[in-house]
Amino acid sequence: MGPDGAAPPRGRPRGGPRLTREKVLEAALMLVDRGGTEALSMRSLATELGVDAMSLYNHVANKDAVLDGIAELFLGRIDLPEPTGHWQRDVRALAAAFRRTAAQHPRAAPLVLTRQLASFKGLVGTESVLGILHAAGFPPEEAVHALRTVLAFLVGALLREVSSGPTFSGQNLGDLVERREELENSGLPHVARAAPHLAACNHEEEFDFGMDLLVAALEQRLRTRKRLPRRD
Amino acid sequence: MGPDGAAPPRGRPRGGPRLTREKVLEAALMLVDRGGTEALSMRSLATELGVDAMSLYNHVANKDAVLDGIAELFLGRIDLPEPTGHWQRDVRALAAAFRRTAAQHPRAAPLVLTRQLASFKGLVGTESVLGILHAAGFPPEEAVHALRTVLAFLVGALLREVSSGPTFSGQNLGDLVERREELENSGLPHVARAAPHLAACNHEEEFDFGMDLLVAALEQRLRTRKRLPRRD
DNA sequence: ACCTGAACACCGTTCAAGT
DNA sequence: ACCTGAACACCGTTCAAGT
Repeated sequence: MGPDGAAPPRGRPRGGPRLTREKVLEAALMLVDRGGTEALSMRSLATELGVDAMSLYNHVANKDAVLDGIAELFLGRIDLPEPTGHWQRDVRALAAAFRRTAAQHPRAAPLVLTRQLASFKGLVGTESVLGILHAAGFPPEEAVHALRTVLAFLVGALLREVSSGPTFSGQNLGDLVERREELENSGLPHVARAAPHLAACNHEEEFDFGMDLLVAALEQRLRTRKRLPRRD
Repeated sequence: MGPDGAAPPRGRPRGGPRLTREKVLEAALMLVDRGGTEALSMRSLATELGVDAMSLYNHVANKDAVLDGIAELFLGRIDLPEPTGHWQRDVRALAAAFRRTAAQHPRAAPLVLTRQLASFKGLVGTESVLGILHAAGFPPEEAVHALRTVLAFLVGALLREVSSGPTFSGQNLGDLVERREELENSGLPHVARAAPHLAACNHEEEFDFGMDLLVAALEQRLRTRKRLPRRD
């Protein structure tokens, strides 16, 4: 789909550095990686590419298309691990791969986590998960439910990881512990008691906890499903 | 905390309609509810309130503070259900309450789901969950892990629900089913087979599936935890 | 076919001035 | 103490013009 035929430059056959949709998006991702979404404007992007702002519109429809393109680039950067046949491990490995890319592009990650893309790129990850769950014994409908549940967790977890970014990591939480007695007096006894655990947040540990929980639940579901048809 | 003393108007004692932080934020939420985040600007907000744009800065620090304020308002609108003592039901009820508010303010919801707030408002929900999990038998540390896992799922699930809003609900997914043979040929056989289930998305059903999964997993964890200390 | 520059209709925010 | 208007330094995008 789409006008992606991208004929090679015809004028100068040798070393044409010409502007390209690809180049525009790569530069855009770099700008976001460097300075966050707010550092990306059509004008800053043009400057980065040494070109007039309006030239960009020959390769992308508008700024929104640039943001979609960054998300697509992000998805392409995820290298999907080869399934091993052990579905629990495979699901976890896939989630970990997504997470790794988010760690490499923390400021671009919200673009992928927040917008819904019509891209085919997103489907290859979907394909992989569905394949794994199918091999595990989940029928298609339940596999889709499981996929969506894991994806929802992934989105929420990664969004938390990347947006507590380098700016103020757990700063307000740090205050929390110190105000402990204040919390107890304001009717928040459980928050007060859990304050040390609320103040600390080891992202990897939290991520693993959640994935453990989900995988365990899926496993349990699979067991009861296998038992039923046999009609013991 | 904060300069919220808010002395009553002194000039005209009677019926002063004066601008207020509260009024500014209410108007801001209304604008977002009506036209989405992009309809909110300091200037449109001022116009809505029949005032010069600069007057707003007497009540809020800047636009970012307005967005935080909207999120706070949102949190305040959630009416937390009274715990019944049945923790599975209580956790679910709490999540459902959050979800209900998101349904009432679909365009404002991303503000709450996306930014991390330093507000005390967020803590009362936390308190509630921790209380429920404590009563269920979870020690504080594990309760915090569980809270974060459920919250991550909640964020991801609601983000999907609200951003596939009235604009193009499942439109690209609709195409999916029709391209079935195309999908099979492009190496996406599992996507092809699950296409009808991928194309449809009953948000409530998906939400319940995920919550069921999480609650079941927590229950299982609680059981093994209870068995262990007894050292059978 | 691709790039350019001026121009339009917006932004958030500062600052000096009003009352 | 609160509100105002002009002004600054930005935006995304259209359009007519260049080559």
